[in-house]
Amino acid sequence: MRWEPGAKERLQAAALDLFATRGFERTTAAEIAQSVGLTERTFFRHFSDKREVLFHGQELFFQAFIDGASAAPPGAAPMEVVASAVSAAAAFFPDERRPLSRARQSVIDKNPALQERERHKLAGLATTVADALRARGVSEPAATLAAESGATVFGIAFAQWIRDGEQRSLADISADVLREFRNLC
Amino acid sequence: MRWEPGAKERLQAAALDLFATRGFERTTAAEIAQSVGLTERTFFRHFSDKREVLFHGQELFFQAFIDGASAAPPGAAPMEVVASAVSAAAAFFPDERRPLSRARQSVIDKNPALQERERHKLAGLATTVADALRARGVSEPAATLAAESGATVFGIAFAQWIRDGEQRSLADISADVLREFRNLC
DNA sequence: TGACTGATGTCAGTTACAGTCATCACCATA
DNA sequence: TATGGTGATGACTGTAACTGACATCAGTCA
Repeated sequence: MRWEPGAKERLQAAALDLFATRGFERTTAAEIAQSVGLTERTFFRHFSDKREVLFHGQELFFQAFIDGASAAPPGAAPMEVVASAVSAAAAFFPDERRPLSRARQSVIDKNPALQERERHKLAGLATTVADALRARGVSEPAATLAAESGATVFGIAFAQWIRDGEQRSLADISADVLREFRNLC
Repeated sequence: MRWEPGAKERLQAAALDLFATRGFERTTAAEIAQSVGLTERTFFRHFSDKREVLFHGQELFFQAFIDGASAAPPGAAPMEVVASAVSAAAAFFPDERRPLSRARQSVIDKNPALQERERHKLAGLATTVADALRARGVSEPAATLAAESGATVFGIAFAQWIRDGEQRSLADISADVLREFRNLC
């Protein structure tokens, strides 16, 4: 074979590694590429920008979220649908995945530009869920409201799941956060 | 006087203008600066990055939001505090301001990088409000949940206020959205 | 065998930003 | 009035994030 396979995955792993040790801003795209025997140009063929190397591959998670929404019984109230989506998404992060998620999040938490991208992705997810809700007949602004709330709930639960010393599963935590949310209004 | 005063404001006005006509990406920082008789270097002295020229000056709005939160009676429920904050923030955007807000938003809506920044700013606001709630004795995750919900409600109301043909005041719209939110769970 | 494809390399170019030093009206103060 | 400080700016230089165009060449398939 002419090239080592899995260029994208190798780049992602190397990037996480370098970001963790040298920091995001002090690591160049060329360095990441070089560390796996590729060139900067190839890096940017796989990822539209430098930040994206940390965020690629979330499509499956997003899909789980959406599928969870679709799995709700027809006629369910908007927040029921969202609850179903959050719970499906939580199942997407088993405990084995926690260490890697922690490493990744620790990099993100140290860089505003990465936080910005993370928020943006979550916002995109909310938009997609809102579309799904609207397709179910939920009207605005309830659809957007519910979808954004779902993203918020998941985000808070995820942050807690990642926290040092936290032992509970993401599913348990997000159920708790959802309960608190319902308690709010 | 040695220089024309109000360099920052002139840069912001010129930037909005150029972004609207040529588009954000097709406008360089040097062009913006040159169009008001300054240099690129001076542009970046006033704004930490190119996107920021559209977002600077929101501190007053943020402060209004926070002040609104503080104005809530002691012992008020989290969502009461948030409602007070949203209402104070809405008052910050009188109808005269709508055309300018529209022009600005139309630029932002056309560029993902700008949307990213806008989300990030709103997220920062939510964080600040969450701090304020915590200082009032609200515990986690209720504080973050309520704060993020407030930001979401405001964001949705603002988007509606900006929409073509919309006549109602931002205060009216956000009261409606808040009502819908309470209806949700 | 030969055309074709797809992932890569190479090279050149633009632009967002940052560091550093010089400039020079204005202001205070002696 | 002289003198020294200050603050906003300009000029110059450098780095790195991206982009477009073109070349390469192993594997594949007609």
